[in-house]
Amino acid sequence: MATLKDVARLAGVSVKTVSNVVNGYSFVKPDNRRRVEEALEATGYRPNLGARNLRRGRTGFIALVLPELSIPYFAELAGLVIAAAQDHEWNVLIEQTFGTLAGERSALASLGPHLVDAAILSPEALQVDDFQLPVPAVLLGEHAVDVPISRVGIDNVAAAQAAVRHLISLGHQRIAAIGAHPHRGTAALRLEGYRRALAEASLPFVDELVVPALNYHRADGAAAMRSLLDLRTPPDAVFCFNDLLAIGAMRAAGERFVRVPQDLAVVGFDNNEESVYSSPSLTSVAPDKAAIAQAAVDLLHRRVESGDALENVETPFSLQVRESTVTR
Amino acid sequence: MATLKDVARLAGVSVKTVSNVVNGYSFVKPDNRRRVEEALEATGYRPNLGARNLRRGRTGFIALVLPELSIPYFAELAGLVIAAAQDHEWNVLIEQTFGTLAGERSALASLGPHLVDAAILSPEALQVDDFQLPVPAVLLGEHAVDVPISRVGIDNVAAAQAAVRHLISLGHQRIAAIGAHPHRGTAALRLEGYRRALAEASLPFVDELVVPALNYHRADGAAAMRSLLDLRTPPDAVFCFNDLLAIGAMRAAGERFVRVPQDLAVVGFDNNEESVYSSPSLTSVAPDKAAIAQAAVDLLHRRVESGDALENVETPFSLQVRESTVTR
DNA sequence: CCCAGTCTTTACAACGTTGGAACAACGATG
DNA sequence: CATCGTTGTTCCAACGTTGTAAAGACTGGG
Repeated sequence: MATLKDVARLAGVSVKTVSNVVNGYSFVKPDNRRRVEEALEATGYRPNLGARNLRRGRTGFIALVLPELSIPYFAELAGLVIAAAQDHEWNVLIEQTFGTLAGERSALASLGPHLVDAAILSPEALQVDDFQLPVPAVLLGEHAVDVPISRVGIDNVAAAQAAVRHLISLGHQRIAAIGAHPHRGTAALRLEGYRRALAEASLPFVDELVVPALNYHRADGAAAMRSLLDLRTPPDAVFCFNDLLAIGAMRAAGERFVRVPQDLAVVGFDNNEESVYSSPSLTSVAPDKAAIAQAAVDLLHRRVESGDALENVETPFSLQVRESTVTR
Repeated sequence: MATLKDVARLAGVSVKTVSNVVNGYSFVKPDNRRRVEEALEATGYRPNLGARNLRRGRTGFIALVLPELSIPYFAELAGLVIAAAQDHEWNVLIEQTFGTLAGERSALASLGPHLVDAAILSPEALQVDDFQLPVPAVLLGEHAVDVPISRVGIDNVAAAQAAVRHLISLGHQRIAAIGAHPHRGTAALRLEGYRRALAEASLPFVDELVVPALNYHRADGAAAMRSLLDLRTPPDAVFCFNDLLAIGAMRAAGERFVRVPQDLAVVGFDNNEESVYSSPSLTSVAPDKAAIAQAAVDLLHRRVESGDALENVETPFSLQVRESTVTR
């Protein structure tokens, strides 16, 4: 593999002149520039990023710490983050935590400043005192109030409220919620949105209609839905804290011959591609994932480059109404 | 951030002795070893991987080049590759090609030997002459015969044949195939399996029942299904070359009030988690993704470490029978 | 023809690490 | 007591790059 030295020898100039050409430094004689460019071409020179970054004190990587790639929301987000990172010549390193505290701690521990320039975190279990990070970081989604870290995400309270308002506007009175979680910040916010929507419509908040989910997988949604259908008076609508829970819930409803949306309206959250093609298709809160990815990466870039202050970016969302709440 | 020099000064030994302790070199006096370890502890030393790799000529990364993370199969696979790579202290760099030749070429071009030690490729459009790779690589899925690269994957012909045999065993006679593709190796192999299964049952191969798909997304499956349903004599079963196509096909069938599996049996390929919870759930060929990821990473590790020869690893698959072919 | 100023190139050092040679200490051997 | 081998440690150089400072080349004005 060719190095600057090889190119310099071939072009008959010093190593530094080649470096100057490679880095677009302006004061290089046209004649030399041409010779260097020819030599670059001839040798097929590619800079050694390790060496460059060692010298520059940068690594050229950012970490993306998320629960699991097999969760569509995170897979889609990861794809967008990778695309956004390319604009800043960053490569993305993905770490999976599987939603456990141990997993998140170990991912954070492996985040030496030598490995990455910055990190994007989607924590689910982390405590405040875990946030002693060696690099600039941005939190996705969760609004951890006391932590001095930037954050990007939607207004979860407003989004959940919009979802439940939609159900209420369709005439539903007994609306369940699936996905309550003791330690998850987003879960608390979405529950709060649910609560507010009920309150403003003067509907009662019924404990038995709020079902917790330890994980947010399809199986958890199905299990939660079964327990709701076992109630003396089952709900006529359900708001799920993510699309996977909703897909599971619709599956469980189908198994009991409960029709969606006639007997049960279902709203999800995340607007996975999967939800557009499910039968019935799923009404869902749609965060602008591309905006989230872009904002997170840009914010980190500003922070690394110019030491900008902490920020809290709110990205837009919309409600995609589909067959799971409205018949065609 | 502490360096070896800092630790050495604190412990009162040379830099190299500290390096020896860090790297588990055996001949260090117990006394010194203890002092060094204390100093390591006190400074919280973490090796600078960039510098170490510069010196060692390794990078500590492998690339995973795939079409798109938003495709569940690749998302799941990526998660498994990341997990498998951890065993060999490798970090995984994901590059998305979006299935285009340009995307694949640019991903490969960015794969300098300085960036990664090895690469795992899932190409869809690459030609033989593109495979001038600067690092050891392994191909997933596609069996490109003339290319001197290792390969890991299932027997696509046998797997497709098993899927279609299943449909035939249920009494279906007019079986369509969705996903033919002019340049995709796997597509050709799956089509061959389809052809063989028909032949061994003495069923005719009908051109109009083989529908191409340029991409393998849900929308493509839906479009293909619609064209099949428009035929004078629509099929009574369809074999889709991946689960997304199948999901799209089932959606399109539902929109025309064609019942699955009563009017139309559907088989997919990949066994995405999504397919377990769809309504109806989808019968699918299930490659052992964990085995694929593990085999690919292990193979690369052997090759990088000991320069092992090229290999062709065949991983197992099974057919998961669900509601889209058999009523409960 | 010299000097100041501008443009262009170069030598050197450094980033943090590790392989290898060299060196030091020490007990054992002849 | 000289020699040797073993064990433990240090010094030096190098990986490929870039910032700095200094040197060199050229221009135009006096």
